[in-house]
Amino acid sequence: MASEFTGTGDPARSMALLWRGAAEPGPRPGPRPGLDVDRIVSAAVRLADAEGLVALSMRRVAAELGVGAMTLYTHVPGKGELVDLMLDSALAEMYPDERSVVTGGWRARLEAVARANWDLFLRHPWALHVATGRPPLGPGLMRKYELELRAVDGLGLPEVQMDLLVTVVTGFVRGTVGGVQEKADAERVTGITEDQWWAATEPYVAQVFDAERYPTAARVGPVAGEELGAYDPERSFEFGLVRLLDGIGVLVERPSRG
Amino acid sequence: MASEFTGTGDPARSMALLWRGAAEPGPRPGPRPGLDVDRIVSAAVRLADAEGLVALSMRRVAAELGVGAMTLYTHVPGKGELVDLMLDSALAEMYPDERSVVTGGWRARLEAVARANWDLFLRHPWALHVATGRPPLGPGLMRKYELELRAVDGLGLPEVQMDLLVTVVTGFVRGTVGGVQEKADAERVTGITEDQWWAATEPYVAQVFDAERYPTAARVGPVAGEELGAYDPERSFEFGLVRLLDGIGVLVERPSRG
DNA sequence: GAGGGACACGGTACGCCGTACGGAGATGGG
DNA sequence: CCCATCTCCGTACGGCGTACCGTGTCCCTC
Repeated sequence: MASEFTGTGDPARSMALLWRGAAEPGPRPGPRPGLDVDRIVSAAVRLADAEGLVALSMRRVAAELGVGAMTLYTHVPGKGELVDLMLDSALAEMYPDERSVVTGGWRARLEAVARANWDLFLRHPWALHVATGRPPLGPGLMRKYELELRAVDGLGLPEVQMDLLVTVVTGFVRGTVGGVQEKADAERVTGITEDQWWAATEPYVAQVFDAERYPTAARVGPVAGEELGAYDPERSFEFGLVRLLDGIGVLVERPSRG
Repeated sequence: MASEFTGTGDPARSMALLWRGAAEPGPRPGPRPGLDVDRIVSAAVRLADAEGLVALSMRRVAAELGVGAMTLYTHVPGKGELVDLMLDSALAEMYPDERSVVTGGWRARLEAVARANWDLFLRHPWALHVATGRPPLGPGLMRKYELELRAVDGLGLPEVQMDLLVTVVTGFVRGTVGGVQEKADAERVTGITEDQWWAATEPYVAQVFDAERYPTAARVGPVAGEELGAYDPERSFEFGLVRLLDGIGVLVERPSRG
């Protein structure tokens, strides 16, 4: 459950990998590579999608590709950099239709941003656990940042507020998708469904729970559990998104700004 | 950087540990224990606070306590359960003044909730990386849930919306604190400061960044970097919190609800 | 056509990790 | 007094990331 850490090595090498283009395949000595970075990254993404970051190991990825573990190190400096590459490749898939962020009013645009981020984390749950304090500054991230800024461009906001709005909306999604996604993770890893888990745990809760100490929880918990219990992932996201956008509306449509 | 997973074992054992009270220390055969769960948990919390979840290993915790690694297993079933206990103990420290969540109007109360969660993650950054899909239903979590519900009680909202509001506000904090906290993590782990990292990376960014493809980013990035660059953790939190509370206000103060 | 340097591949090994297993020594109850 | 029970923990296993180094292949030069 610890956060994976990303490329800590040579920034030059990392950037060259992230921006690997149709670079010079000029004839070089040595055998022709049978493997390349793209194949490694996509195998790693496939593995992480299916079994989570915990299952992602260099040996597993190598096995998936039918090569020796150490062969990966010919193409990628280490696991941290591989995760960076995975993340950037996942980000690059976002917004297949770039127009979605410049269509409609600010509200529709920001909603498109929120939903795109939501989809990202549903598609690639492991992305949630990648530390982004020093993000991989690759083409995927650059494109994402550009497109999300476009969603809040032209509203007459100062640049700093544009950046803040994007950060807040994407941050909100990160926070909200977390609790939900981890339930699915838990089910996959433990093989125990949400219902089974609750059925096994509830009797012990009943024993220790003191309704006099926690009257509000005693009143709200069962109702919320009943209505949200079958746990519809979208519910708190949709609810929170409306609140957040309403609040952003107060800023954006402030009369003093005409 | 993968997410730590929490107690996957026997729920009865987990619950008994979480709710370990001044339980029966009735005379039992065998030597008097020289170690107890509380000492293990607090040593583990100290270690994780100082060096992050990555550094948290059973051997390290045991060494910190001056005992053999396997001794820990006498008191705690495994690492997952230990993390559960750590989290619940961190949650139990929140809201030292319980009145803060019932003082003032709904806005002041929810702000208190948001700030308490913010403080939690600043104090215990590792808490951010603990998967909470199946949270440890201990006294700390119960108390937190109760207190946070009280902040939105008495507003005439349906119970489900009370639960949703709490989830959304705490989720927002999770999402927002993430990007910020991980920067500090990265600095601690790599020994490279934010400025050094950016100085090393920027030249390569300049090489590959295409201002024509990313005009909005080219305009906003430098301004935001200039103003937020020294990276004031509070900034996007404060900004987002105002937006979110404004939006919640639209719901809470809806005239149709009087 | 021959030689050499650069490169891809990958086996072995080291120091970590979580933890299963079982032994040694202490303790209190019958 | 004895023994069931409990604490403590050394050893060991299978996994991890990856440093190091050997092997074999290919292109470039002569």
